[in-house]
Amino acid sequence: MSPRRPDPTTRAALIETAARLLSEEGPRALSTRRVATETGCSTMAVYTHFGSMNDLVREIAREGFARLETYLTSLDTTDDPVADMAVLGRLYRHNAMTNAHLYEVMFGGSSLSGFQLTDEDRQYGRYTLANVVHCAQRCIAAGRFPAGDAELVAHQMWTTVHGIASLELGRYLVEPCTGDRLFESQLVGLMVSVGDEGGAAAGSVEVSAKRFAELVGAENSGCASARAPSIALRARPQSPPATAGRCPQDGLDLADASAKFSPSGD
Amino acid sequence: MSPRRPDPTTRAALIETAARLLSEEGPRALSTRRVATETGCSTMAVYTHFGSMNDLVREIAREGFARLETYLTSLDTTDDPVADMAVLGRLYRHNAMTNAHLYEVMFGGSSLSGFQLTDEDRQYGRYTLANVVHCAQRCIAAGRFPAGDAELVAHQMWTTVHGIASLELGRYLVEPCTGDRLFESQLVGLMVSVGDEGGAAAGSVEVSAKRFAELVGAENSGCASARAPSIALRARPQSPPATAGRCPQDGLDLADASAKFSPSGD
DNA sequence: TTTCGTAGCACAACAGCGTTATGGAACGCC
DNA sequence: GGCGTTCCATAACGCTGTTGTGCTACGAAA
Repeated sequence: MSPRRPDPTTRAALIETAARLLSEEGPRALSTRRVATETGCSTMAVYTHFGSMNDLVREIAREGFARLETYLTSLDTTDDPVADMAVLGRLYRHNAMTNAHLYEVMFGGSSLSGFQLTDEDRQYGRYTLANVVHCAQRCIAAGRFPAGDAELVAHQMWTTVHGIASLELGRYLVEPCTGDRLFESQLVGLMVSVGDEGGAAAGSVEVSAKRFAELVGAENSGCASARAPSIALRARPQSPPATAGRCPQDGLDLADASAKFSPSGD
Repeated sequence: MSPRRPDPTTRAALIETAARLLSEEGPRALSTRRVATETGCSTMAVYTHFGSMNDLVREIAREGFARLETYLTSLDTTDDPVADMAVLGRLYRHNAMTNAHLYEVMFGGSSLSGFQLTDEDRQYGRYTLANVVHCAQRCIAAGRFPAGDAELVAHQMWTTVHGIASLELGRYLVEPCTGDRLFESQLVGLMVSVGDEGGAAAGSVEVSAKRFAELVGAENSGCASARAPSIALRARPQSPPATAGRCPQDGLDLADASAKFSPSGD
């Protein structure tokens, strides 16, 4: 009574291939056969490791959330929490644009093809908001926002930035109301609407622009792998991947995020 | 030199069937064969009338925009333009929830399945914003909003409400930050952030809630066809459909919105 | 070390998909 | 009536996700 174990590198490689295909060639390239062929195994491996193609896509969505989390936690806090909040918003949007196809899988709805996330996946994604909630608490503690529900403030931040990012990805925002222009005005307006004073909000948002530019600049010139971040290395936390150790890409520790993938349960 | 004409009723019936399948059974049910079978014709009819399945879906997206337009133009203006604006926001969200699958096709991105809208489709959709722009101008004229770019204000309105609706449809908004709660707070916050005074904004939003409730109530009990609005009757504007004349469903007059559907151009 | 049960996974097949080649039938003009 | 043109039904093509079948590699027990 000791069966053969599945190859963990195959699992990671499948996610890696799938996410790469999605990024490079878009949704149409995401087929079981294509992923299996490019990974160098048969389509059965997908069903052994994930249960179905849908579950592979779900895993890609989780990879997308992990990337977002990486962005949002890459920010050092300062004594201007509102500026920190604005940088978080910029990082969120930057992640959406950089990983556009992943973002659409995360938040694009099933939108044909019948693909669906589970409640667990969404819960996993919502956890990313914890960073924003914490920042909102700091804004309140600093007296910039009135005492209130930090989680509500974080959600207002989220829905607003997502609304712009979503329509931007859908190519709905064109001249003269571009995503950039809308984002800047919304950023200030949002801080004001949740209670910050107008001048202070504008100042913090301006500060955030510089800090964000530095962050993105460092991303593009610093760590070599940051430009084309490797995927799926977090797939099996207990097995140290051979390609690890170049960037703090894994080790996210998102609560009980290491879900099971038992193909039996549909 | 006088070829056989395509049957216009077949074209409308195909759209009708496709939109119904999308509403009743979701994206998975949207297949060429299924639509053709339920309509009572062969799959070739789809290619004769639309060119491809993708073009049929695009037509459904346009139907979605037409429904949105119908909602937004159903509103009578009052001497409280900010309340009018808030009602527009409520109607927008109501339409997104009522026609969820249509809304996802319109704004859900391709998100797998490789389906894509064209620039023309999006332009058609953006035209719906004209109602909101006009309302923003009235807010400025009434002195509620400071002089500024009404189009920008309308876009801020749009991205904000869309952000909530999108995440709500994706089931990302759960207790304690539900879509309802977020929507109400964002509505007031939005009016404040674009320049309205806090108390006046809250008052107008409160007024809008009542007016919206009456509108939705009238929709469900008034005109018989409003409950399950018939689709695709606007498909061929020049041919007066036999079932017309019950509700102001057509006659949108959206600029040069009557596009050609020549299958030749890919 | 040999044995053996379990499970990974390759191969091939299935139903369904979007799309297209083929050809008969219907239509509007000469 | 003849004719040119186009609609559209049938059947086929290559693709998809998924699943049966069976070989084989593995790991613990003997």
